[in-house]
Amino acid sequence: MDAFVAIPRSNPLIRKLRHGVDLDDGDRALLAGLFRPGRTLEPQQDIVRAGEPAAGVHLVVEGFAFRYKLVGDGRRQILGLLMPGDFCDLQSIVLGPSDHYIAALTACTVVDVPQDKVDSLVFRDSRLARALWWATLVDESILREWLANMGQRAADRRIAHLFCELLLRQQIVGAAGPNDCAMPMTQPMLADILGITTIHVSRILRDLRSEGLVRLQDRRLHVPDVGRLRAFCDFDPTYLHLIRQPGEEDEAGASMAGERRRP
Amino acid sequence: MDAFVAIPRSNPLIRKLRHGVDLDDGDRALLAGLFRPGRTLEPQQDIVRAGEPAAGVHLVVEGFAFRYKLVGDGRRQILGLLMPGDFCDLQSIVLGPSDHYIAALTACTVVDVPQDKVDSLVFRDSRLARALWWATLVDESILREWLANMGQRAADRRIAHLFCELLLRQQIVGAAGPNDCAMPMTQPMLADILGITTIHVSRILRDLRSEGLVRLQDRRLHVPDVGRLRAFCDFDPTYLHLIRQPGEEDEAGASMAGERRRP
DNA sequence: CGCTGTCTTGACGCTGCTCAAGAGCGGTGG
DNA sequence: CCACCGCTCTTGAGCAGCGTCAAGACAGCG
Repeated sequence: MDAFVAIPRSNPLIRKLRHGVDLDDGDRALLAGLFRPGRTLEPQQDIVRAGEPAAGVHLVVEGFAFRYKLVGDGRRQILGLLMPGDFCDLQSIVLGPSDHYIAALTACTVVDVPQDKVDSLVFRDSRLARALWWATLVDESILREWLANMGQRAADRRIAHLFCELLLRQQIVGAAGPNDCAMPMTQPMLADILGITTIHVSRILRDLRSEGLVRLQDRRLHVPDVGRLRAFCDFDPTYLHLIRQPGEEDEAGASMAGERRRP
Repeated sequence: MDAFVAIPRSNPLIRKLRHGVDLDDGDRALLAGLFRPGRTLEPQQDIVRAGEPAAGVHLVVEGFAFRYKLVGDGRRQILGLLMPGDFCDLQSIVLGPSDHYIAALTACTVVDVPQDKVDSLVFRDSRLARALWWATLVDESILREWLANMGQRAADRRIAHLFCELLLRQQIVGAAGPNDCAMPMTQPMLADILGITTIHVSRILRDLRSEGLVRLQDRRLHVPDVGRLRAFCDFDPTYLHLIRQPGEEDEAGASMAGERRRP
């Protein structure tokens, strides 16, 4: 079953974890074994439901997914974006049933990793355990940045900051060029990420477009001048913890190596 | 040096971790060994500074501390509250230099746990590793709830929600009665937690007081009717993951066992 | 006693919300 | 073919929640 899948030298998961931990060939082979065709989901279809215990964890292989919570009168807050190489619910191993939902954003394929396979990765191999722990800590770091974004920035800077992150995170996993990437979220979704209304999102995107900061067509984001967009919203990529060398084939990630952590 | 400190049957750290993992006497003894008089810090004094590599981790023993970030023009977002039994920077083991600051909120005492002691807890004893991992995942879960709180609730519900969490978290570690707890934050701090201005905090507290939902005196919060405050802000304690039995001496935590996870 | 920090209140204005209408577009079926 | 639908996006008008600026009350403390 596994045999017909060639073991790739690199995939989004390996590309990402390489930023946190030095992986050897054995690690890479194990990770490549996880990353294979999974089941395909429709947009908006739930992957993880709050309160339901999960058997194993889920890994996004292709497409986008998102975490969300429903509060009070049915309002939705989107808590995070998941792209290829991201685990949905690694925390459920320790924490039990999830406290939030995860759903497909685009059509997307997900691999269900059974419990025993997770255990063998996490509790037997300490370097891989560290790599996965690193990934969950980066997720937490992103969450902190989102909180600061919501609490302290005006709506236009908030959107710009989200776009900077979106572009960079896709560059990390090799899914974006230097100036453009996928942007599959609808405006109602952007609203639920940023804590503003759909209507306001529309107006702000008009303004960002007319300022020449971004271009949006065909569910893609184009940023003519990344430095200008970053300056506009005070984007500092430190929180993504891309400390290690990007490796052989990361063309896009290298471009911002100089400008992190100002004093 | 350790000998003159009696090993207590319970301390805030043990009380908290008990909710995540079943601890045996050996675990408890190890955790009790961590929990001893540390150095004392003044309010506002930094414990962890962003960008600086840490040797070991820090554990809050007494008093309150808080995480924060500075964005753009000097605005501050408070990212979390730390109380006795909380680790400040367990993530620095894997993630390296912190991406945010941690400072004392009240006068507070902190134990510096050296790197080798952390390693012996995390990488040798898998049950304690799991317990500490559980604690960091609960921190992440709280972060998600804060994000939903900021994004989707009006300012008055936001404050009420924070107060519900504050009361419950102090009850967990045995530092609060059923209806009141410490509330050491000034109004400018509440503003930086909730993403609103000091002046607005003042007005909303006036309203909550006049509604009879809360009373604030001498840096303490008193909630005459916890159920009413929870209903007001739609507080659901599921996200704190208090799934296990509260244990022998948790008087306050038991009172809300029935009302979590509504369908 | 006057300091300083915290909290309070008022007046006014802007960001962002609500309500409402309409345009563009792909899918579907008569 | 066109009518009809549902979804996404856009724009306008009016309003309110919350921010800004300014002044003052109060307590703790040297």
